[in-house]
Amino acid sequence: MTSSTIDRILDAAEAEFAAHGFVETSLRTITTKANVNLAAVNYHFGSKKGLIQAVTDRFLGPLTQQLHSRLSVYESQLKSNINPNKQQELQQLFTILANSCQLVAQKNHHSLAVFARLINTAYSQSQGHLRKHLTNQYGASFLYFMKLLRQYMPSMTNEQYFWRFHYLLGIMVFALSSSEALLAICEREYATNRNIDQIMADLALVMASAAQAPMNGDQ
Amino acid sequence: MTSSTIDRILDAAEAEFAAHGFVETSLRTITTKANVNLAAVNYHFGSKKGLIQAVTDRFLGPLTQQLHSRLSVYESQLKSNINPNKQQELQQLFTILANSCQLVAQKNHHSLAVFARLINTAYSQSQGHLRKHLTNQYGASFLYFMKLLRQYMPSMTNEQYFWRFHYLLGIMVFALSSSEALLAICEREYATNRNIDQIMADLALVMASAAQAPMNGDQ
DNA sequence: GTTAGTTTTAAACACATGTTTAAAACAATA
DNA sequence: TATTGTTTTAAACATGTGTTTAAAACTAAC
Repeated sequence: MTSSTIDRILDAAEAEFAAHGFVETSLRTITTKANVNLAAVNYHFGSKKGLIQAVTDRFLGPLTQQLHSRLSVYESQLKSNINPNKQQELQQLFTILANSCQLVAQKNHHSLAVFARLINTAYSQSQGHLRKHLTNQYGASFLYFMKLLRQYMPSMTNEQYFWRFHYLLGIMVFALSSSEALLAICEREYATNRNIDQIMADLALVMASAAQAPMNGDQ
Repeated sequence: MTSSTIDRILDAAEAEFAAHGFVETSLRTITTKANVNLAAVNYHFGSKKGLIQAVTDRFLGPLTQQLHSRLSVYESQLKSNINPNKQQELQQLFTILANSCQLVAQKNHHSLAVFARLINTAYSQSQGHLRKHLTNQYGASFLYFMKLLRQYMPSMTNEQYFWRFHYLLGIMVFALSSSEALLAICEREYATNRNIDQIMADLALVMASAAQAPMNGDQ
């Protein structure tokens, strides 16, 4: 146990946030699990809100960075051949998202569950302060992703695409925020040990199919 | 304002739970909004947990009842003609789910958002007490739905189906639990007024497509 | 009109939370 | 070693929470 106080707090907080959410976990459970004095959180992070931000910043930075660089590679390769296989290309696009997630999850084990909770929280408050903060801080990469995905749905209006995108987002957010429970059920019920990599691969596939669903009114 | 104390509490609680979640809303904000004394909640419902259960019971009963009866009609019609159009039949199946939801939403306006939050909460705690309670109380109809849906994915193992089902569930849960925020964004950004009916119709379509997504390893 | 049962009310209670404080312990430097 | 700055600690603080209490108000039946 040579890790610093700050790191121990971040690790404990990440695990607790992933398992029980932000408001449901108290600073006392975090500091107890981290073997750290209660006041350490306010000393190092200023407030609970500051801690939450530190936990999320730790993986959102690398995640968006990874996503952005991979997307630019994808885009540059796109221009050479035009739309040979829609499903395959879409799958490739979502796999980029999945792989970027997997990469940061290797460092911080519960980061994806926290990520999902973060998005859930952001869309659960109608004022949208958190949502705006996320957009300002990390929105560029995700907007980049949305732009590339948009090309595969040219017949949609912007509004239709808005909704479709969030339907797809729901697949990932729910699966990840429920991943701990689902994995537990899966192990108990089917005696198999899935890991997050398989889940992400499946998600990419399902999202690619859902993206191609016809619209209401079409044949 | 001739409605009873109990009804006023239930209505206010439903709206607040839908907008801010269960733990985030206090009894004091509910009772204030309902123009009712604080102690009324504990008097009529025993505890906050009892209130939550009363709010959810109010629509879960009718919802599962509707769903069950419609599904049995669907099943009886199925036997006559065998699989003429997979996408169309699947869409029909999900439309049954959507219509059942819409029906209860007409009575209690925020019930679907609360419903989504309830499922989210159930899958967010790994112990799963709430999940078990829901299964025991209302599981029959949903298991019926799962059984009918299962027929369209005969090549999947039970485990693969388990995951696929929850991916689909995520589409609906996220869309509904974020519906207030998404509708607000939509109105501000695109100046259009969607309603819950359109959303449910879209959801049925997207879920039907996602259900047919190939599996990893398939061609 | 009196009485018995129900509902409402204001106040207090017990407790958990995030935060602050000031002293103590520690580390590094001169 | 003495000094300075940083970190840790235990205790207290302020506040919001769900819950309980006992008196008051109300309602309906006799």
